Amino acid sequence: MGFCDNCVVRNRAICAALDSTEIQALNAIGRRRKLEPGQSLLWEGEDSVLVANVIEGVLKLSTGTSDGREQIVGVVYPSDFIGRPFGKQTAHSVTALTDATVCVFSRTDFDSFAREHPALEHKLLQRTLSELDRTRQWMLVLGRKSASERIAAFLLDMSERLVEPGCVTLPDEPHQTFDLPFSRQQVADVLGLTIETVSRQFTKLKTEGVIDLPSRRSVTILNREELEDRAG
Amino acid sequence: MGFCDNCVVRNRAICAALDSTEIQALNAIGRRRKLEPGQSLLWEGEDSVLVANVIEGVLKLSTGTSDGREQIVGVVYPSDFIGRPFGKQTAHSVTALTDATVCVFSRTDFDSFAREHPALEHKLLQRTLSELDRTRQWMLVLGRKSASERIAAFLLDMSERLVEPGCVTLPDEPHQTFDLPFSRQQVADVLGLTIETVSRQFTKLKTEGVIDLPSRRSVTILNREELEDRAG
DNA sequence: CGGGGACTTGACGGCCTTCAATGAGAGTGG
DNA sequence: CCACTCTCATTGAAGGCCGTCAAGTCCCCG
Repeated sequence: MGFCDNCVVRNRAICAALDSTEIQALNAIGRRRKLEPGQSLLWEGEDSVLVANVIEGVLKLSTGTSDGREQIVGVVYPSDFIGRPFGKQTAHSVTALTDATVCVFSRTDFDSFAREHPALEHKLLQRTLSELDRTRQWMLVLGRKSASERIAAFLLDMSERLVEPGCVTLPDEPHQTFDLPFSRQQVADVLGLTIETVSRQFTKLKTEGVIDLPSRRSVTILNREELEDRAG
Repeated sequence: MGFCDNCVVRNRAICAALDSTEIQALNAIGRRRKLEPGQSLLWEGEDSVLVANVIEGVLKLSTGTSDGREQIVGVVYPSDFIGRPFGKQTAHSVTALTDATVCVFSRTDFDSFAREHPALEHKLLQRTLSELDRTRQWMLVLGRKSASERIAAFLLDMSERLVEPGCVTLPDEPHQTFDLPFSRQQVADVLGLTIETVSRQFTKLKTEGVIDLPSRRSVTILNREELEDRAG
């Protein structure tokens, strides 16, 4: 008996495609690993040595230019899949934003296992297709939207994704108040802006009564409709 | 006997995963369709009714805001796969940039067929994973790069992708001269810029001897190293 | 209470957009 | 063959949004 039996994402991660015999076999080639905020699991450009499922926490996928500019290209939550199966190189770094627990596999072990279990590959395909849609949708934000539109779109996106099981929300106003797993700089890195612009847009929305900022990391949406209008 | 037997992308598209018996079955549920430049195959937000393989030509994937701003989120070439299998909605429009031929399937027919042919799903998974990597890489361009860096990165990307089989290149300088399948406006829509900025950056590169512009749609790279430096 | 990092706020400048006019090519018909 | 037209591309001028640089403020944590 292994970790999988009492895994909180057992029925939501790609593992849900497997029966109890199969999951034991998968369990045998995986191991759990804990990460602290700021700790990386994969580095851009390195060989693709491992893949993983997110069990707990939030992680960022990022790339950067040679002169230090950074862009966050994805954010993963519990039950999401990490890494590049069937490929030699990792195209982006993966770094924990919060305390996180992941279920790690050697990439080659996982590749072999997946090839023998089409149902698992099917789940992974569905996830990858959804992620591709989501990523392309975000290109519209980066390519065509103003700073205020970006912030509004970002807050709406966060409010939707942080209510999924496994992510903390305050008890009283479940969909309206949430804690960002990002610093201001990281928000800037998601949106392709500077930290100062992000800060100014946050305070502007607060001043105009669209949101409230109870603490550094937390946000309350006071007027969702208005925020949706501003998202463009 | 059907179209597949003499299909020019038979060995490069996801169909390469199938043996001759299987390909006959796939052939039975597909049909060919020709598209003219500007003609769309799928529309953003519509039900996902069909998927396709590109046989010939170049097509764009695009989305836009309600007030008419457009962003091209992907470009597909011969042997690439189009559409959203296993999903209800199409997240972006698909429009031909050149004369194009595609091999079309009903989405539900394709879904059933794919589920019965793991090797096909595996090919599709590999393609989708590569496309996701490529798309995320492009987010760095949209989020963090200046106009001149974007143009340089774009020209280098084009020079690499347009030499693939099925795309026309001039005989004398295979990798250095190529015809863009884009108008200036479409280049702007790929890069998240305006047509004027694109035009100015093109003429700047020409003036400084990095590229030449023999005609409206064609580009010659005179100094690739310099272009790589400018891509950031 | 005091240090240090994260965040905010302000002033200024530059890059890109916007608006507008000119120029170049391709196709058409006289 | 050449005016004519229409579209696409180029070029110019001006303005605005956001980045940069620099203080100042707020918290968190020791």
